[in-house]
Amino acid sequence: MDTEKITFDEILTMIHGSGGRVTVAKRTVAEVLVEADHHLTADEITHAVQQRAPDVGLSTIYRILEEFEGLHVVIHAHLGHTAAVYHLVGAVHGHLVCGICGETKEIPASAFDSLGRHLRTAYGFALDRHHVAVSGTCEVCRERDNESPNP
Amino acid sequence: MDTEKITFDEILTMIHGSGGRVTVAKRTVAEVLVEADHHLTADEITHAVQQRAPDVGLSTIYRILEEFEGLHVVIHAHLGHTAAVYHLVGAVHGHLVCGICGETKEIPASAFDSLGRHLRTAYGFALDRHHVAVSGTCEVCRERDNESPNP
DNA sequence: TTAGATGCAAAGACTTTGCGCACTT
DNA sequence: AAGTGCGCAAAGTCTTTGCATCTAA
Repeated sequence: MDTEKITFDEILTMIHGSGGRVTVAKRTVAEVLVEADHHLTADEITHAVQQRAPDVGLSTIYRILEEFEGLHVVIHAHLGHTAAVYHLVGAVHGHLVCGICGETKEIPASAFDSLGRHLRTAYGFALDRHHVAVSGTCEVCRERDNESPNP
Repeated sequence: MDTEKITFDEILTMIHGSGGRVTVAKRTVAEVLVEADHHLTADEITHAVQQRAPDVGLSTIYRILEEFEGLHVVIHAHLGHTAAVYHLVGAVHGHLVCGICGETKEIPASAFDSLGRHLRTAYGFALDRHHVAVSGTCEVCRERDNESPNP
């Protein structure tokens, strides 16, 4: 199974293993990502990191996230019109993005198993289970629309 | 069925119906979208429009695309790290985006029918059949990776 | 020691907005 | 004639890059 979240120590090991240096900034970014239970924007990560290491700048965060993506530790996705969101590989598998309220709901990868098999068989396309985001209308907004068809 | 592409005349009718004015710029954008057989960025639409109406500016294109989205004539999606792509409602139903080569393949909405039913039943989430994009690895890149595991 | 990592600031890419004139209705 | 829509240019947001300095190994 690949459903377990990667750990802090594993991230440090991967940094080392690729020849990179383990710095305060990288350690803090790793901490924030491991502790987060949902996806974060680069800005949110920066603020969280700066509460522990105030001197870390935004550009460093972007560089670290880029390095982590290269190590397959982090994935990012563009969910809406706004900034990209980042999360650990294995932590989250699918996003349902509501086009009305903008809320995102995280669901297990298994929801996409059947689709993945179909896309592979029909199109030779290997679905990325770590990075699926689909848009539509969430339950709350659907009910609200049913109640008041004419605003 | 909602699989038929919206027509040029239908777009003009919808503009009228909403109280908007039919201008040269809007007509040309509609033409370009109807003739396009794939999704386009705002920049690509601008260039195509300017070949027929050279004075139309980029900001006008964005304003028109925004109006068209409000009329549910156009959908846009963020497929990769780059600019958003726009296409007519009904013209394209699903995008398979390759994370390696960046190519996008368009597939019929029916591929997502089963997923849509599941998301609705399990999460109350109504999948937008006109705006599905999933990432993964395309057939070509998968084969290339199999041939040369060590670049 | 020394090559990689960082902070700051500036640049870049994409998109939105303000304003006065032009064009549709 | 009235008011929406437009072009131009400037501003805004998110992300990347250059360079001198600092630091992990």
